[in-house]
This record gives sequence, structure tokens and C-alpha cells, in this order.
Amino acid sequence: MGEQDQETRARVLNAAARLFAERGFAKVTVRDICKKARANVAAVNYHFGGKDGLYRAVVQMAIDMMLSVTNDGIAAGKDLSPEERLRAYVGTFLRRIASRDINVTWIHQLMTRELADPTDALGVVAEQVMKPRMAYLCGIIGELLGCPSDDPRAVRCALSLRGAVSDADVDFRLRRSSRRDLTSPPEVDEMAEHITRFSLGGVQAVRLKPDSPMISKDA
Amino acid sequence: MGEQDQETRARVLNAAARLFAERGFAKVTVRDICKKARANVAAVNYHFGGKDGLYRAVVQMAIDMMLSVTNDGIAAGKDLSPEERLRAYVGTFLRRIASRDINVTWIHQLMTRELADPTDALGVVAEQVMKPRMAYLCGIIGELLGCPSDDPRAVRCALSLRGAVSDADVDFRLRRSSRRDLTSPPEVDEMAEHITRFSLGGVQAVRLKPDSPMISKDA
Amino acid sequence: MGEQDQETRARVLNAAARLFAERGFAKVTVRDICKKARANVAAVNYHFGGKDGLYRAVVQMAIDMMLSVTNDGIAAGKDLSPEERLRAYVGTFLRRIASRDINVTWIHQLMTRELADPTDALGVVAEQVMKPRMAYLCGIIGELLGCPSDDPRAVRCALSLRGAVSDADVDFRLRRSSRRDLTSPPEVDEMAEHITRFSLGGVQAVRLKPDSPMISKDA
Amino acid sequence: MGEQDQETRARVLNAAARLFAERGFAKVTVRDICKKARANVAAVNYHFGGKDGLYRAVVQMAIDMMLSVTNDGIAAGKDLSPEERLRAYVGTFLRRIASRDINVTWIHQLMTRELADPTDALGVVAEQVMKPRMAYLCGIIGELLGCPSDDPRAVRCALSLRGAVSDADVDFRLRRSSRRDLTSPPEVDEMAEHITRFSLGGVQAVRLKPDSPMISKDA
DNA sequence: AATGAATGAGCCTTCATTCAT
DNA sequence: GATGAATGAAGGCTCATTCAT
Repeated sequence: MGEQDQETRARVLNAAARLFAERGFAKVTVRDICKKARANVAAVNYHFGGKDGLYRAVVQMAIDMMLSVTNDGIAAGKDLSPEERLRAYVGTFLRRIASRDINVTWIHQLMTRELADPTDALGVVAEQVMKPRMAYLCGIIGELLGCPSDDPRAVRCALSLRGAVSDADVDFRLRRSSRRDLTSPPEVDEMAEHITRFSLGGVQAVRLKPDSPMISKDA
Repeated sequence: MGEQDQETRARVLNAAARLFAERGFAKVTVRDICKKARANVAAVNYHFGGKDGLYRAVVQMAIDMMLSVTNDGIAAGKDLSPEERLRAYVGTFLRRIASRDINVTWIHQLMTRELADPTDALGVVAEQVMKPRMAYLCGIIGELLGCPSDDPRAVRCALSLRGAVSDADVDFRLRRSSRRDLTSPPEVDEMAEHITRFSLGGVQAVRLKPDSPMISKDA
Repeated sequence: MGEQDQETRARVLNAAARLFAERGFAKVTVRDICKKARANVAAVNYHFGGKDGLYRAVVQMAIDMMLSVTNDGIAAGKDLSPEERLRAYVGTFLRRIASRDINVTWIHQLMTRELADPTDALGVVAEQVMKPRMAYLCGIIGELLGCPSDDPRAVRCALSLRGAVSDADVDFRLRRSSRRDLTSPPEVDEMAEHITRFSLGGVQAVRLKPDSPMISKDA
Repeated sequence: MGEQDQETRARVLNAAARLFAERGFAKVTVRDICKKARANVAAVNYHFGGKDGLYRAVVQMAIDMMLSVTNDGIAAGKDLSPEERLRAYVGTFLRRIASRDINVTWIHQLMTRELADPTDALGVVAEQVMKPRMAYLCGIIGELLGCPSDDPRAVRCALSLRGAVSDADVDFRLRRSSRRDLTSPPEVDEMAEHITRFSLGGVQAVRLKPDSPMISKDA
């Protein structure tokens, strides 16, 4: 009962996490999950109240793990200069994104899917995961810019930085599927260093020219 | 016949494009599509050989449209300095991404899904759409850096720029779904200007310090 | 128009005959037929009023051909003794059954199907084809037995003879599908001679013991 | 469960056997079967993996039953003379063929269909059912002819006998569908006696004239 | 007269969920 | 508590037929 019960529940949850991340919610059947988890077909309904409930549980597990990653990224820069904190943060995330360990990758895969095909869970993720990360980034950039962390310029810089990191992921993914795999640790570090330097340069540029020479655009 | 004929086909194709983009392949039924297109259930099989074939046709239509957008982005910067060409390119894409016109947005939605949950079509998109765009960006950045367009530094800068643009999209989307909609034209222009300036600053930073204080890595 | 029309009709009819015989009514689609006949999908409905009507036309064509075969079998024995007429009849049919010419075999295939899965057409076949053949056989056997051709003994002998011929067909078919093909002309002739002799012996036996020593059976 | 379980499976299997025999594979829908079996539409897929799997199960059931009939036919002649064994065998089969009990007739109907429109199952039937029966018949006839049971003459006689039996079935069927039903027990017995006598006469004729007056034919 | 695009009924199958054991 | 047989809704697809041209 209690023990066996919880262990089965955990097996189902983990199997579901991998499969949902790998194939997407719609292309995974409850039977697939239970088979992989060596559990009964009814286990999903029994433990999670249905396929939807299981998905929510999986997302929550991902959120919990992402929160600890956020903390790792922050901890890696503890007591350093803003520049170095940025570098530490970018490196932490990029290494996770480039990881090939299934225990790590499924989270990012799942989130990419969630972003492309949002469910109610996305709001929770945005609130609990994205927001603290952005807050941390905005704080660093605010320091660099010499402005409050909620200044629009700081926010936009943070967005661009996050974009550069995310896009490295897209690049990795495309290369994995269609060309040779070049996501070796050295290359990942090079990319991290690039993004850090690029972003610092971007922030610098924004600082120098507050908002002055607004270009004119067509209609 | 010829008239009514191709018209039905076109109606189905357009309905499918919207629905696939909106809900994703798996969550759209052939019946949904045909209902929206005011066509018979069998129309999909008759004109496209099946749901899969219809999806391929939709992706192809998206590719065709994206190619013309690429050309627009390039044309908008014709005969300008590298900086202005970049600005023109970023502006063109951001305005499209921020568009609320369903005839435009579905393309980006579909591509986001394709990236999160790749089908065979992704390879085609990467080859026909992404590659030329990256080539154009790398060319501009190569000029700014004073290096060939296939120099790794230029490529990485181009990726980061693309990332900043893409992430603006993520931001727009999250805001649309969870908060008030702030993607008004002025704000989009502000964001475009920010990304341009940020990226130019990033490129500058990469140019100034070619590779000097490169962190030491294993291997 | 008139000519082209009739020619298309004939092409469809012939294609249908082959396909119905080969795969059975249910497993042939109107499109299959029209494709094979290089005709329009609507040709079937246009010329035959539908798939059912086409099938009826095919059966009628088969009946017409079978009637001429009956005549051949009869003609082959013209002016001979009853024994030789039997031999001629058996030989004629067996050679047709063993034929590998698609222009011949389809008829038998179609009739086998019709017998296994009767439609309204079977009644017509029974009446127009089977009945005359049985009448002819009963006539010969009546002569051999010295009784009227409608005597139950003659009828039963005719049935047994027809059965022996039909079963040779089953044997041929099984051998074609599962073993080596041994339906060479010499073997067919041997089989014909066997059936003739066997049947003559059977008739003789029936003649000698009219109905006397009826065996007792259980229950 | 175990009880209700296998009972549903059995109900579906039996319903399918009747319907496949009656209408043929293609003209029976899964819904028809499940409706008749008072089971859910999905029962077929659940228990048999699909319509095809169900058909295979039905054929296997038929094979099993036919094997027991073969044994009955053999047992009925145990310790008797060759002539009487033949009589017993013919009687056993003819009574089954002439039966109007749906629990018996479906087997023959199904096999007739299988012969007219072979599936992969036919090979199994030929091997497991037909072969042993022919072997038994050839054994008897070999004794009567004084030759080995695999002598071509014995084999051909066995084929002719089997044909006579099968054709009685054709006759019965035609009469049932188009005229009055005359397959009363006495008539069946008469027919059995006829076939026995006819076949014994045929065998006798083959024995007397080994192969002598072979007619000359073309090629 | 002849075409082929369009139709809608119907089929097999899959799937999440339920329920008796 | 845990199982797996059973359920029924729904999906993609095929097919004979129709109809405007």
C-alpha cells in the first residue's frame, strides 16, 4: 500500500515526464506511460485522476526542478561583480540546455512544448519560474545600467539576453536533428562566453544612448 | 469546375493553416477543418491525400510566405549602411511577429510548434527559410566585424540577434495571454529600436575583444 | 458518342470482369475498375447505373460465354457413343478449368465466388447454365443406365460427375497457390481420363445394383 | 472478471463465426458482430487485435472443429472393411454438410468462401484439415486398389470422391436457395449411399484398367 | 456525351476512462 | 489497494455516387 503505492506513483510520474517531453501530450497514450512505468492502465486515473491531472503533476515537477536551477544560477554568481554574475548565470543555463542527460533535457523540452502550445500550466510557469529569473536578470542589468530593475530599458535588455540564450537552444536542436552534433562542452562554453560578451556590449550600448535618436519608420 | 474546384481546395488549405497554427496538428480534426472551410469531410483526402498531406501543404504555404518576408526585410534595407540594414531587418520582422492579423500570425505560430515538435517539414524550413535569413544576417554582421560572413563570431552574433527577435515574440505572447495587451505599434517600434541598438552594441563588443580574455576550458 | 461510347463501355466491362473475378465484388472499387479501363470514375454509373449494375452485366457476359462452352462440350462429342461423349465433355471442361489464360479463367473464378457468396445472379446462372449442362449429362448417363434422364439415379450420377470435375479445379487451385504448379496439359489430360473412367465405373456400379442393399446407419 | 471476461470473448467469436460464414468477411462490419454479441465495438480490437485477428480466430475455431469431424469420420469406420470405412466416412461428412444446425453449417460456408477467396488462412486449412482427410481416403482407396496410398491413381480417386461429396453440398445449397428444401435425412442417406456406391464403382474401374486405353490428345 | 471535383455515409481503429473483482 | 476487461465517443479514411460544366 503506502510504499508500493507511492513508488508506483513515482514511476508513472517519471515515465510520463519523459514521454510528454519527448512526444508531446497528445501523442502519448495512457497505455504508453503505464507500460513504460510497468504499472496498470488504471494507475494514471487512480493516482492522478486522469491524463490531464498527470500532465499537471509533471509540469509541477518540472517547475520544482527549474526553481532549483534558478537558485544554482544565482548561487554560481554569489558575491561577484554584475558582469561575472551574468557570466555565471548564462553558463549555468546554457550547460543545462545543451545537456544530453535525459534527466535534465526533458524539462526544457516540455517547456518548449508548453510555450508553443500553452495550457493553463504556462501561467504558473511564467509566474513561478520566468518571473524570478527575469527579476534576477533585471537586477543585474539595472546595476550595469545604473537604473532601477523595473526600468523598461533593463527589462528589454533582460529579454534580449534571455532570447540569445534560448536561441542557442534552437541552434543546438536544429544541429542535432539535421547535421552533425557539435554541442560538445567546449563549444557550449564558447557560446556562453559569446552570449555574455555580446549581452554586456548590448547593455553598454543601451546605457550610452538612453533613448535619443529614435529612427523614423514607414507608416 | 476549375473555379469552384480550386476554391474549395484553397478554403480547406486556409482553414487548416489557421487551425493547425492555433491548436496544433494533433488537436485539430479533419472534421474541424472541413467544417470551418464549409467543405465535405472527404475534401481533405481528395485534395491532399490525407491529414498529413494537408499539413505538408500548409507548411509549404508558410514557407512560401516566409520567403517573401525575407525578401521584404532585405529590400527594406537596400542601399543602406550595415547598421541601417540591420535596423530595417529587425523592424520588418518584429512588426510581422507583433502583428495581430490572423493572416500573418498563423505562420509564426505554426513554426513555433514545428520547432517544439518537429516533423519532417522542419528540415525543409531550416533549409529554405532559416538558412537564407541567417546568411543575410551573417553578411551584415560580417561587414560590421570586418570578417567573412561564415566566421564563427559572425554566426554567433547572428544567432544572438535572431534570439533577441524571437524572444520578443515570446514576450508578446505571454503578455497577450496573461496580462493586458501592450503590443501597440509604438511599443513594437521601441522594441525594434532596442534590439537593433542592443545587437549593434553586442557586435561592437565582440569586435573589440576578438577572443582575448577567453576563459580557459578543458580539452 | 456512339462508337467511343460503346468502346469505353466495353473496356469498363472487361476490366470489371477481370477484377471482380480476381478480388471479389467487395474488394474492387469503382475507381480500380475505371483506372484499369482508362475511363472516368463516373463511367460505371453512366454506362451501368452503378457498381451493382456493372456486376450484373459482368455475370451476364460470363453466362453468355459459358453457354458457348457448353455447346463446345456437346459439339465435341457429336455422333459418338455415350462413353465418348462423356469423355469429350469432361475433357472440354477440364481444359477450360485448368487454363491459365486470363480471358478464360475469370469466368470460373467469378462463378466460384458466386457460388460461395450468392447474389441474385446465381439463380440466373443455375437456370441458364447449370441446368442445360446437367440435362446434357443426365441424358448421357440415362443412356448408359437405360433409364430416363430425369431418373434420380441418373441425376445423382451427373452430380457426382460434376463434383469430380469441380474438385479437380479445387485441387488445381490449391496446388497453384501453395505448391509447385503441375497443371501442365499432359497432367490435365490424365486427370480428364481418370475422371471419365472413374465416372463410367461409378455409373456402371449404380446400374448393377439399382438400390438394393441399403446399408443400415446409426440413429 | 475471468468469467465475464472469457464469456464476452466467446460471444464475439461465435457471433463473428456466424456472420463471416453467412455474409463474408468484407460484408460484415465490426459493429454487426458486436451488436449480435451484445458487446462493445471495441471488444473486437481488445480481444482479437482487430477484425483480421478475429477472422483468424474464427478460422482456427473452424479448423479445430473440422479436425474432430475428421476423427468422427474415421472412428465411425473403425475395424471395418475398406468399403464400409468409405461408406462410414461419406455418411459422416454428408450428414454434416446437409445439416441445418447453424452451429455446424457455418464451418462449411466459411470454408467455401475461403476456397473462393483465399486468405492466408487457406494454407493452414489445407495443411491441417485437408491433408489428413485426403491421407485417410487415399489409405482406404490404396487398399481397394492394392497400391500404396500415395499412388497417383489412389490420389485421383480420392479427389474424385471428395468432389462428389462437395458437389452434393453445392446441390443442397442451390436447392435450398432456389427451390424447395429436399435435404431431409432420408434423402441425405440416399445420397450418401449413392456416392459410396458410385465411388466404389469408380475405384473398381480404375483398378481393372490400370492405365491402358489412354486416349491420345494433342500436345 | 463525358468529365472529375465534391459529397456524405459508414468503416475500422484508438483512446481515456470506468467498474467489477 | 490494484487490476485489466469492458466501454463508448471520436478520429482518419475509403468509397460509391452525384452534379455542374
